[in-house]
Amino acid sequence: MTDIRLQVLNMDPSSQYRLEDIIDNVSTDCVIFGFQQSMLEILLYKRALNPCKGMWALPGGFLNKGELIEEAARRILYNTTGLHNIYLEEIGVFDQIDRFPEWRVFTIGFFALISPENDKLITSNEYTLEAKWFKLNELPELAWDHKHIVDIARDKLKTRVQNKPVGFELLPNKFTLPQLQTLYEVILDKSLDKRNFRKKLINMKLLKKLNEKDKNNIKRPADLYSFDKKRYKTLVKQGFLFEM
Amino acid sequence: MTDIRLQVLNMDPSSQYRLEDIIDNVSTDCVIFGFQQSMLEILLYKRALNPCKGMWALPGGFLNKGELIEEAARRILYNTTGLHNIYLEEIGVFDQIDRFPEWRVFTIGFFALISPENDKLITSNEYTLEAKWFKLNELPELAWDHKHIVDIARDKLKTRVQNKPVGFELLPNKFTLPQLQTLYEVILDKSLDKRNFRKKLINMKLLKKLNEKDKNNIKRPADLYSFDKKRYKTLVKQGFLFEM
DNA sequence: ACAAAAGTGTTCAGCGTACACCCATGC
DNA sequence: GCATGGGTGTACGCTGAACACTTTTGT
Repeated sequence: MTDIRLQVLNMDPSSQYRLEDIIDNVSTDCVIFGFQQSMLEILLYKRALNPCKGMWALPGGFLNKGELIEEAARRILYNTTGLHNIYLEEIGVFDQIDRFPEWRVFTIGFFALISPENDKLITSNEYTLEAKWFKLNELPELAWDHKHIVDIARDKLKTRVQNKPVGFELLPNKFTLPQLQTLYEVILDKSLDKRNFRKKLINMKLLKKLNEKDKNNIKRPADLYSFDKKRYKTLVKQGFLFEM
Repeated sequence: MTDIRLQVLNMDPSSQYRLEDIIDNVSTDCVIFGFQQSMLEILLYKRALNPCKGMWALPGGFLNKGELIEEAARRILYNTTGLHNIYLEEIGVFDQIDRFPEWRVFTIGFFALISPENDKLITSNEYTLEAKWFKLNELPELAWDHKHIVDIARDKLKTRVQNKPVGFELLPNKFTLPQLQTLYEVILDKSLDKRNFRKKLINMKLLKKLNEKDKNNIKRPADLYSFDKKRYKTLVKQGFLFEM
């Protein structure tokens, strides 16, 4: 059994898996969301090595021994994207018997939210050939059950943005209200009334209006805001519940 | 390594674990909630076998090979309580390195909701000495990280009853509005206004008023209601969101 | 008849929702 | 000066919250 596993993992000469270092039936996979050109997209990597060599897949991998699941997710995220301190949320365990055909592997799914400012992405490394952003309705065929994980992540993101201000993680530190509104419209998949949206957000007192305008826009420059994380934390301690 | 595991699992002569049948690093543990005498309680079992022989613990155990996690949770629930078709919800993975001291075991936590009508509980079997309901603030010392799992389950239950009508799972098929209100008050840990509570529930049109009264009560008999599951499903399809 | 818990309506404030026009800029 | 997207206020209806008395039963 162990032989089969080693053989599969090290099918390619450049593979460096050592069975004594990893927990070979527990992995993590991460759906990385980004918001580009008013579209919600996910970051996929084309696998350089077997299994599933050449297929698009979520960044993922086996746990190391002595490593917590979230630590593994962050390590893998760092190794693939080069980014630290990203917003990460567990979405559940995926345990279908044949999801990994060679042997039974449980994977813990996560979603990550990254802002356009985190643009120094690693586009390939020893494990990957290429990285690319894909619109959610234009996904390529994915390895294993990764399409299923993406679907669940998409749903969790939709419910999460409604009770926790995580949408800001997908925007630059300085953003405009029209940007924020478009983000919500895309994630919730419905259009929102401009005046009501602004009124609600401003009444929450979670946004700091900056004395700057967004010059990138072609037409009338929009006011820039930033999310007041400290204030959010104080409000939460006082029993405040974010709702959208 | 395998030897150590076998030794620990079969420390007692009556143990019947066979390493070739189980996945020895993945288990499930289940927090069983019940609502008795206006109190929220959980059902614990005193372990008959090592490890943690003699300690109170959640019903749990290792996955069998070829078994889904939820299947394992239901199998174990059936073996300990004798109950089928219980409401079950996954609450997450517990992965602390030393939560199971002998080797690394990941457990997937669940909570189960059972009604007072399901009273044919198994109070002991080959794995357990005794079963007992405990009020949440009077828990004994628990095995492993089970106290932590209970705390998380308690939190999830609190958030869940606010957006899904699962509270009814803790009541008999026929229940009174005062019972339902007390249930919510206990789970949410706050008192509710009687008139507003009744108005809200009745307006939701999810309750069928029966032509019966609760005769068990000492004073004025209360009207009995039942939860209309079919109607709930139709409403959900039409976009209805349960909220309390 | 009295104690105990069940049942019932109204008022008010705040929030979500619907809705239309002026403003700042680039071209 | 015109096209484009940014920014603003008001009126209405619904829902959550506060609040007190009557009814039904057992003893």
